[in-house]
Amino acid sequence: MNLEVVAKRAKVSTATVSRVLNNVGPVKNSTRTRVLKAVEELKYHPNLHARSLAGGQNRTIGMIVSNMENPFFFDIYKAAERDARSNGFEMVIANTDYRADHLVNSIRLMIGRRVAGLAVIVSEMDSDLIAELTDSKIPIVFYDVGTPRQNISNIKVDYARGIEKAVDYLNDLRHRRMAFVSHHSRLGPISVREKAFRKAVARHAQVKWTIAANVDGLEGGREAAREILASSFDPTAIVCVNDFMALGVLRELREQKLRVPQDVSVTGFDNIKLSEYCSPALTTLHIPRDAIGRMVFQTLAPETGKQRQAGREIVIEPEFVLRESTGPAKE
Amino acid sequence: MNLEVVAKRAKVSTATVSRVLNNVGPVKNSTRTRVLKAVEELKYHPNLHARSLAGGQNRTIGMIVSNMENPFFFDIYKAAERDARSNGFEMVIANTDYRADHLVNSIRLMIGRRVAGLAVIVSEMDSDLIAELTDSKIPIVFYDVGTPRQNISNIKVDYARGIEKAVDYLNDLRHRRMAFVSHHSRLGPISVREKAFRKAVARHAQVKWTIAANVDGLEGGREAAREILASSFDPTAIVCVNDFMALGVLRELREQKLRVPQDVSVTGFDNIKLSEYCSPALTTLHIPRDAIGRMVFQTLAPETGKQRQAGREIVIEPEFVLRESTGPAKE
DNA sequence: TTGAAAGCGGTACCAG
DNA sequence: CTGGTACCGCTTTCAA
Repeated sequence: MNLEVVAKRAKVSTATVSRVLNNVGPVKNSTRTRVLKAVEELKYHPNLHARSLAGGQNRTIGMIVSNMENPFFFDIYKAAERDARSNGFEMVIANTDYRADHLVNSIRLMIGRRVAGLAVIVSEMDSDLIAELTDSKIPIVFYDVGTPRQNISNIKVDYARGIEKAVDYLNDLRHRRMAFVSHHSRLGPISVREKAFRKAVARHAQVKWTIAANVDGLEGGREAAREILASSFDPTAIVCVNDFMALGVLRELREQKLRVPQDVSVTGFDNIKLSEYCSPALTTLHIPRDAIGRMVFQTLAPETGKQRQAGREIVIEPEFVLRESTGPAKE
Repeated sequence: MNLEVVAKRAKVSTATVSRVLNNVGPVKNSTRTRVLKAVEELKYHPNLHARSLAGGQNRTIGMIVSNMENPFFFDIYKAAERDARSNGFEMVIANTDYRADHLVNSIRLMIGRRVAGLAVIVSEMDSDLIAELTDSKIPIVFYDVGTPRQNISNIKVDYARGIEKAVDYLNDLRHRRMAFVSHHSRLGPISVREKAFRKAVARHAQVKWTIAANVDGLEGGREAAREILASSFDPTAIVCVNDFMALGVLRELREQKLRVPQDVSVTGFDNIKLSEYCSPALTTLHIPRDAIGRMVFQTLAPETGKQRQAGREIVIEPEFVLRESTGPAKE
């Protein structure tokens, strides 16, 4: 089923059918209705591949995330998608599950699709990949990784500053044994986030600390907490790399009959909606996912009124949100 | 950047480049390396649109869901995606947000992309759309809606049976005032799920009931609970259409200082991972999302060894999972 | 207002 | 083992 069949049935040329379908150029009204009728009767659906091949222009924006299961990523996607949709774009998303090989595949796929723009919200980026993207000339926006370039923009969170806020707050509450729950990342021997934590605690001489890393997720958080509690470290506070993992930590604590915050304080990061729905509600750091999503689209969309904001860097400072999961240190 | 450029640089024809890139046909080794070198140097990425236009066969499977934010849907996607990936397929997913217009768009998009198969996991389906899909000849699998046809398979959950189990259990616990928290659906005046609840409670003469519907999500659940608690109904148990909304219910109950299960019992549906991580852990009904995801792929994949399982209907019976959110009725 | 035809970037068949 | 070339289905001049 293709244009030609429709054209034949409507007794016009394929060019005319194309005009009607795309609402371009002049078409006599009677012809138009005839074409539309044929389309209807034949249940014709244009082949999008052919369309973008012929048309050149693509109104698709790609987005690659590490873990769609973590609401943090989904929220960004959703916000971007809303703007995209209302501007006549569609989004296609890919999930890497923190796996470098999946990332490579996804990037190739996106380039192969000739997306109009690509958002890369992952932490497992390596520099070869970045080069590949730079060369592709596709407008790119990275989250939390790399540096601005010609076609590359950057949205960053001042993660260090956020963790600092959490650690300082806990320190004020006289917590002296803090554990950090991190998730694996392929960024290098030590992840940026772990480094941020180390630095933050280093500023308080009496604070002892430890780190446990696991997969990003409910079980990962739980497992990390279990590991920490099984050691002799005996933390008075657990600082989590994100809210999602914190939920897992909360569960393990409950399971071990440790009260939060009376026995152990817990902090999250991101301020996903769940952080407010869990019990106890999480003290966390707010990251404006909605704003990030909008920026993503804004940055990528080809000339939406104003100039594309390419090659920029935007830094976001996390905002401390005090809720119920933190309190004075026990002893 | 296209085949021709690569061909020229490698001093071969486009046909040969194509052979190399697709690993088909005989190619002298020296030629192959020459081509590969050119590809590398040029940072050439084949245009996927052209490829599927020319090739005919598409190794893409589409999936449309109502609400990717609800982990229920994500789990199905993830399982399907795993199988798809390992069989050399890629998945593209679309989210409708329970909106009929988004559904229409998504379906058109998928047909336009000429996907090899399409999974439709939504509740807002109307019969015109179903017809459109039937005509498309694309292998389809519906979840929870419609009936098997030529190219259409069906995976259903015996939702009524599941709700019955929950209601019966609560009835045994002497609950006599049950509220049902439902989410909106465009299926008709009364959703199938509400009907299932009505029927289930009708079997117990002394049980009084009420229903509150809201959007599928944390806030929706909370809002529905608020509505119920604001009325004079004074429920001893709240049966939720799914776990995700139940989390919202749990929060509102906590906010209003009602203890679960001492003051009010709560049940969920789906058995998403969060149902085990929240506090108290939810009594719920297990739906095997993983198995569903695998069936989805199995049903859609063109001839993966055995015959495609088209036109089948599979019914799943939910399994009762007892946890902490239910207990004897108060008075 | 409409049609003919030249691509868009590949694939695959047919010769050589 | 390699090249030439006819499509794939649609968009877009260019003429009529």
